[in-house]
Amino acid sequence: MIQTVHDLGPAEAPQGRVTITQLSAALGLSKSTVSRALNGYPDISESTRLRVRRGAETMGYRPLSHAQAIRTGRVRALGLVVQIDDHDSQRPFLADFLAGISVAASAEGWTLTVATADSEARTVRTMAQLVEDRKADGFILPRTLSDDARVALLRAHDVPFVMFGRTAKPEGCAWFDILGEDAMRDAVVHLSRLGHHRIAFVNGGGRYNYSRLRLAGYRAGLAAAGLIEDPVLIRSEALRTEDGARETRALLALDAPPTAVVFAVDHAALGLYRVCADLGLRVGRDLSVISYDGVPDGAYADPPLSSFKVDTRAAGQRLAEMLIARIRGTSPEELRETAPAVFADRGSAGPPRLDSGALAQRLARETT
Amino acid sequence: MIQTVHDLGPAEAPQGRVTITQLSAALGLSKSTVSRALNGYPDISESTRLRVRRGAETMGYRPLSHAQAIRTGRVRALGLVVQIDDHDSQRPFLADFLAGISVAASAEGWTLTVATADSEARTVRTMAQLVEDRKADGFILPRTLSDDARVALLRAHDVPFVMFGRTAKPEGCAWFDILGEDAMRDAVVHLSRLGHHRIAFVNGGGRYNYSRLRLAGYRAGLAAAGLIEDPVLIRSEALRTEDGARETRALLALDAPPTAVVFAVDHAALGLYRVCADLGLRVGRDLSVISYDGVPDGAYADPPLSSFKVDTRAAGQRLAEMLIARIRGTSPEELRETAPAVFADRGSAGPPRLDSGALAQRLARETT
DNA sequence: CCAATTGCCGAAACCGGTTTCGGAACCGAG
DNA sequence: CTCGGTTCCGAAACCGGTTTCGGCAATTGG
Repeated sequence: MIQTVHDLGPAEAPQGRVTITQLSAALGLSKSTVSRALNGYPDISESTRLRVRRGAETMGYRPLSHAQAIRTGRVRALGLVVQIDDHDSQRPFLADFLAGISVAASAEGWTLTVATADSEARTVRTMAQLVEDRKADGFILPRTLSDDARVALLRAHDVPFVMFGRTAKPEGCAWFDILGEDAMRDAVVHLSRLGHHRIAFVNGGGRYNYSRLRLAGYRAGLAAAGLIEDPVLIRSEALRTEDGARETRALLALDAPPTAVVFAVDHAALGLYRVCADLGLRVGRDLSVISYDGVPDGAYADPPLSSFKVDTRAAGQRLAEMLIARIRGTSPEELRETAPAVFADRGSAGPPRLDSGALAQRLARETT
Repeated sequence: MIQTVHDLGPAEAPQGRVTITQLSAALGLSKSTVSRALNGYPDISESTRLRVRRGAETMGYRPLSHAQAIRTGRVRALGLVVQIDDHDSQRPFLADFLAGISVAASAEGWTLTVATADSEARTVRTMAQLVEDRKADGFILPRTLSDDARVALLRAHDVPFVMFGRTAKPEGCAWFDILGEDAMRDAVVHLSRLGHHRIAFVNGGGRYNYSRLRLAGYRAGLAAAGLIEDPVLIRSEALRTEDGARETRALLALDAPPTAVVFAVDHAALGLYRVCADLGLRVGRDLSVISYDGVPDGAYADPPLSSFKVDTRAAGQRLAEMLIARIRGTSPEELRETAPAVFADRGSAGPPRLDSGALAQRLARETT
C-alpha cells in the first residue's frame, strides 16, 4: 500500500518518509535493483531504470543522506569555516555569500555546514574535525591566503575543496576568483584619462593572495597609462576604515601628494573620506578615489564611492556548484574560473581641480 | 590491534576512525553493551560504564552522528535559515551570531546547518525540507515576527526551536531576547535628564515583534520622566539609513521639532546624521540621538553614535545551548531568558543647545 | 546445436551504530 | 535448598541505504 501524500506538496505523509524498501516493494523489484537503478549502475536495463525513476518521482522517494553516508562516506554537505578574527571586509558579504552557496547547494539536494573559528590554527582544526566526523564532503575556502594552511591540510587528507581566490601554488587546487588585478588596472587608466598623473595605490593585507595580484594590476595600469611608478605612492595593509585614513594621511603628507588614490578595499577607502572631511577637501574634486569591493556603505558616502563591485552572491553560487562537481570527481584543473568586477562610477573620481603641487600648498595652508 | 593516533592530536590515524565494534572488541565486551554504556542506559553496571567511557576516551572513539541518526533520527545538527529579503540590520551581526552558535554547538559536538531563503514562504519551505531530510534536529529562529509562520510550521510538526526574540503567543515557545524596551526607556530617561523635553521615537519594522516592545519602552520612559506623549513625535518603519533620514526630516519639519530622537535601529539613526550634515546641524548639540543595536558603523560616525549594544555573539551562543537542551527534552517553559542591552555613551546625546522653538527658527532660516 | 558470453536482476552481506529480548549469575526470602 | 526477583550483559534484529556476488535467461560464437 502506498501512502498518499496529502498536505503541502512533497511535505509529509503521516508517518511520512517512503523508504527504498517501500519503493522496491511497490515496484515489485528488489531494493538492490532500485538502488543501483537510481545510482546509475550499468547493469540495470534502461527500461527498468526509467520505471524506477518514475516510481521514485511519484512516490516522492528521497534517500536519506545520512543513511547513504554510512556506506558511502558522503553526506551531501558542503563545509564552510568562517574565520572571524580578521576585521576585514568579509562581514558585509557573508549573507550574500551564504545565499549564493545555499541556492546552488539546495538545487542539487545538498546542504551547507557552517562553523566559525577565530584563528587560522583553529580554522584548520575545525575543518579536520568536520572531515573526520563526516559533516562535510568538501570545503569552500574564502579569502585565500598566499600560503594557506587550510590548503595544506585538505590536500594532505585528500579532501575536495574550492577556493574563493587564486593561489601561487595551483597544484590540485580548484578556484573561482574575481579579476581584481584588471579592476586596479582599469582604475588607474580611468584616473589617468581624467587627467591625474600622480595616482597612489593603497593595498589590502599582504597575507592575502589577492594583494599581490592587485598590486600587479595597479602597475599594469601605470604602464598602460604611460606613468612611471613612484614607490612612495604605494601603501599597504589597509583593511579597515582607520587603516585607510592612516594611509591617506601619509600620502597627503608627501611633498608631492597624489591627486587620486586607488584602494584595494572599500572599507579602507572610506577612511579617505574622513581625512578629507577633516582637511576640508572635497572627494572627487580635490582628491579622487576609486576602490574595490562594492560594499553598500560606499553608496551612502558623500559623494558615493566609485568602486569595482564584486557579485559575492554569484561567486558563492558558482563556488558551490564547482565544489559539488569536484566532490563528484571532476579534476581540479577543469575547475578554475574567473569573473570580472563591475565598475560602478558614482562620482568619487573626477578631473583634478588641483595638481599635486597646488594640493600640497593647500594642505600646507590647512595644517598651519 | 589499536591503531595509534599520530600526527595532529585527534586528527586522523591512517585508515582512521575507531568504530564501536573495534572499541567493544578491545574492551572484551559486546557492542550493544558499549553502546548502552555510552548512552547512559540503566542496565549497565557503574564499573563497566566507567571502563567503557575510559576506553572510548583513550581510543578516541567518537560515534558517527549519521550512523546513529539512521536509528535515532537525530543528527546532532542545529538548523538556521537566514532570510535575506529584509534589508535590515541582520547582516552586520550575522558573523557574530554564527560565531556564537558555532562555539556552543561544537562544545557539545553538534554542528550547524545553514540555509537561506528570500521570502517568508520559502523560509518555511526550506525548514520543512531540512526537517524532512533530517538535516537539522531543531532550529534557531532569528528576528521573531509578531505573527510568525515559522513557529506555526515547527509547532505543527513538533520540531524543537528557540526564538531570538519573544512572541505574543508564547505557548510551546522557548526564547532568548534582549530587553529592548528597557533600553528605549533608559534612553528617554537619559535624554530627559540632559534637559530634553521633546523626545521623538523612530521605531523599526512593525512586523517584528520587538517594535511593539520598544514602543512600550519609549512610553515607559516618557512616563518615568514625567513627559506627556505627543503622537506626532512617534514614527516607525525605519530600518535602513534612508528610512531614518526620511523620518528625521519629517520630525524636523514639525512646528515644534524634537530636540532629541530615540531610534530603535542604529542604521536608521545614521540617517539622522546625514540630514544633520545637510542642514548644518551638529549631532549631540543641536540635535541629540540615542539608538539601539551597537553596529560598528555607529562608532565611526561623527560624533560616534550613542547606542545600546547587543551582544549578538553571546545571544547566538546561549540560543544554541538552549536549543540543544530543548532537543534533549527540556520543556520550552524552562527555556526563556532575557538579557539587557548595554549602553555605550559616545557623544551623540548631549544637553540641548537650542530648545524646540529655537531649533524650529534655525531650521526655518536654513531652508529659505 | 552446444558452449561461452553477456545482460539483468535478486539474495545477502555490509556500513556503524541503537534497541529489543532473553538468559546467566547473583541476591535475599521462605 | 529452592524459588522469584534483580542485576547485568550478549545475541540478534533493526535502521535505510549500498555493494558484492552469484545465477538465470537470452544471446553470441564456433
